[in-house]
Amino acid sequence: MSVKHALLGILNEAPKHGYDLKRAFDDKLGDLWVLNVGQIYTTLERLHSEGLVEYDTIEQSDKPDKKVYRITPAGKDIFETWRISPLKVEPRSLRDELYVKIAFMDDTDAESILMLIQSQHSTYMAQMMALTNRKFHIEQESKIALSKANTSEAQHQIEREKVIKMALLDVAIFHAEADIRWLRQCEVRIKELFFRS
Amino acid sequence: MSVKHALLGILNEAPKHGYDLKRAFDDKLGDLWVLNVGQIYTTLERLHSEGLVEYDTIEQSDKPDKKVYRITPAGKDIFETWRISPLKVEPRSLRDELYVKIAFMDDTDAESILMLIQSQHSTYMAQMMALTNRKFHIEQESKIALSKANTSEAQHQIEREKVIKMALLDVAIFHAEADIRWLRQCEVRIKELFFRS
DNA sequence: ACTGTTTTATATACTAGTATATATTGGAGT
DNA sequence: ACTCCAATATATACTAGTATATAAAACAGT
Repeated sequence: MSVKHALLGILNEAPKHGYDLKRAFDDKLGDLWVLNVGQIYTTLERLHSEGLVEYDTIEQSDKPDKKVYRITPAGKDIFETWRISPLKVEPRSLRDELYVKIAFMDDTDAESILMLIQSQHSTYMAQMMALTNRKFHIEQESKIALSKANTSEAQHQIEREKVIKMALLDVAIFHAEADIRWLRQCEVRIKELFFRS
Repeated sequence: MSVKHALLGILNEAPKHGYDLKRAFDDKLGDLWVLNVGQIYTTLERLHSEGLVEYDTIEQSDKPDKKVYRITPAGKDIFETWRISPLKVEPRSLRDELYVKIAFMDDTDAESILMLIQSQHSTYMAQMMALTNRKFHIEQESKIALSKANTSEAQHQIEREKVIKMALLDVAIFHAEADIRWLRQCEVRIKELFFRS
């Protein structure tokens, strides 16, 4: 999917090795997308075999070798094309184990479904708090960075980065909110169905 | 993930062959999860090698053979355990190409990002309408089915199926709404950033 | 009668993502 | 000084999911 393009995008800014790429990815998209480290390496391999990245092996006496990857002109091309290419029309699937469990809900397990709903509710509440906290910190950091910037270009860049990070945090918050509202409604409906007086 | 359990759940109700399973899956979860047909067959193969399903080959003279799958006792066990097992605590990732494109947004492509946002907005508006329509039809169908049901158990089952379908449609609607609200906010913020007077 | 499209039905090569193993370095605490 | 844990760094076997090929039946239109 777009891990490929995200890695190209990161390497488009500067050469990096696997672990560094993971850190850069987390910094950009970590609030939305928990990326498995392994995928960095499998994706880099594929990118390399497609000729979109190259690497220099940095030999180290005791430790295993480090590979520093950089983007190729072909890679830059693919990335720039991807940036402005249209999105697919089918909206993304909502793949959640809870939804599947609810789909197979039965008279025998109403209680356990309600418990699952409650635990999911706590999970999303906690996530909401964490995300709101992150917004606050980014606001603070951005203010400090702005006060240190001297050119208006530097200021604009800080502003842009803030807008991007805030937007990505907001989308995570909006979806968490949607789940929370839905879970509450769901709980009421299921209780009505099974424990009607 | 849970395609495996969903297929077990469907076979727990009645034996079916691949294509039938796909239809049953779509009926239960199609509004949330567009399942690739191929996955049915790869998943069935894995389930078979784990001894959770068995099949009878129905030989047909001209057409290729049909395999009718049924759940084994081991499969039933796995399914029943899964139903009530706790969910993982990490909330699901929001993997959307648009979010990644925004993460790499640059002064040079503000216009194209805005276009992508607008097209995504139309996509979600259309989906909202389709989902609302589906709710209406399910309400109608349920009323007709209820009027034909004679026992109170039959009525309860119809009620339960309606509650489940409505809940799953609602979660899709809530998330589409969240995206729509976010896209509008995002558009304003990006315009502010790039085209400030 | 023929032509084309949709539905039925399965298979498979491929890409994407997860889980886990491995090994070293640098601190934090005791 | 020693121990333990987090961070650094990569690799790989595995599971999940996508794209696409194949082929026949059923049905609609002309």
